[in-house]
Amino acid sequence: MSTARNYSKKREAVLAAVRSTKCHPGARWIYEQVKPKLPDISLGTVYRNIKVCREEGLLASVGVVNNEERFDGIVEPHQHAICTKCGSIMDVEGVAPSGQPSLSGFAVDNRRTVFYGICAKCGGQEKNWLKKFKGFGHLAGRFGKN
Amino acid sequence: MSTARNYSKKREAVLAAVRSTKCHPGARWIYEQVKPKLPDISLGTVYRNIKVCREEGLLASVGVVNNEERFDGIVEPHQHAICTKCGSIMDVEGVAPSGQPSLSGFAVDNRRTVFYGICAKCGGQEKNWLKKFKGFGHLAGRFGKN
DNA sequence: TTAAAAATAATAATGATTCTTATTTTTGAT
DNA sequence: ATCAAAAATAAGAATCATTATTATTTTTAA
Repeated sequence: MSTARNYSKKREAVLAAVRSTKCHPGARWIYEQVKPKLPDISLGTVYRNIKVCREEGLLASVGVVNNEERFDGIVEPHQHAICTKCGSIMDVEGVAPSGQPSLSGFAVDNRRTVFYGICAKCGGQEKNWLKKFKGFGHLAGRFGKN
Repeated sequence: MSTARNYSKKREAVLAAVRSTKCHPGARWIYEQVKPKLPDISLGTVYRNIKVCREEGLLASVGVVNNEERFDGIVEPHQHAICTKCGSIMDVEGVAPSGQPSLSGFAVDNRRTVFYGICAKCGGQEKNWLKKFKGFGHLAGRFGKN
C-alpha cells in the first residue's frame, strides 16, 4: 500500500539540496541550505522529507558521523569511506564485496558499505595504541577469541 | 600525556561483559549484564568505562544500529556485517579492502569496515524500491551524477 | 468550488550519550 | 596501618539529534 504523495515545494528543495552536493550532508546542513530560499521551512520538515525520499528510494543513508546521520542523493551502488577525524565522506569506486565467504546468505546493500579510517588530508597514518598505564595491565592482554 | 588509571572492579566487569559475547553489544546491554553482579553500578559508569577502554585500545566501536553504538572486544582486524532489519552484527572473515583504487591516501581502520544489508534470518533478499506514486514523478529520474 | 487527504510549523517528547558535582575508592608515600 | 592526592563513582542534569503531536495550511481530485 504505497502512500499517496502530494506535490511539495519544500520536499523538492530538500531533495535538490542533497543532489546538489557531493558532501553527503546531514539534516542540519540540508536545513541551512534550504532555509534562505524557503525561509519558513522547519527542521522537522527536512527530517520528514528525508524520510519520505528514503522510502521512495530517492535518497540513501550513508552512515552516522559524530552522531549525525548522513545522506546521499546518488542511489546507484557505490561504497563510501568515512574519515573519523574530520567527518568527511568520500565515494569509493570499487567492486561490491559479494564474494566474501562469510557473507553468504547476507544480502549486502551495495549502497551501504562503509570503510572507516583517516583521510589523506587528516594524516592518514595509523594511530599508535600502545601506551603504558599504571594499574591497567590486568585488563590488557588476551585479545581476540579466547 | 597518558592519563594514569587506577584499578576499578566496575571497569573490569564492563570489559569482561563485552569480551564474553559475540553479539557486539551496546551500552545498555552491557549495563544490564553487569548490573546483577555489581548492583550499584550506574549507566554513566558503563559509558565512561567504554570510553576509557576505547582509548586504551581494548574495545572498538563497530557501528551504530538503531541510534545505538555497538562495541567489540575483539580488536584484531576484521570486518562486520550489520543487518538493518534485526540489528544483528556478524563478524566477516575476509581481506581488507586496501586495494581499492579510490582509497589511496585513506588509512582504512581494518576493524571498522561495515557491510550493511539484510541477514539470512531476516530474508536476505533485496527490497523492491520501484513503486508508483501520484505526483511524485517530477522528483524521480535523473539519478546518479548529473 | 469544495471537501478530503497530505503537508507543514511549532513545539513537545524521546532516547542515547555526555557533563557536573559531591562522595567514595584507590594508590603511593609515610 | 595512616593519610592525602588522584582517580572513579552515583545521581541526576544537560545536550543533541531525531521523532511525535497537533492545530493550521496546501494540494488535489471531483
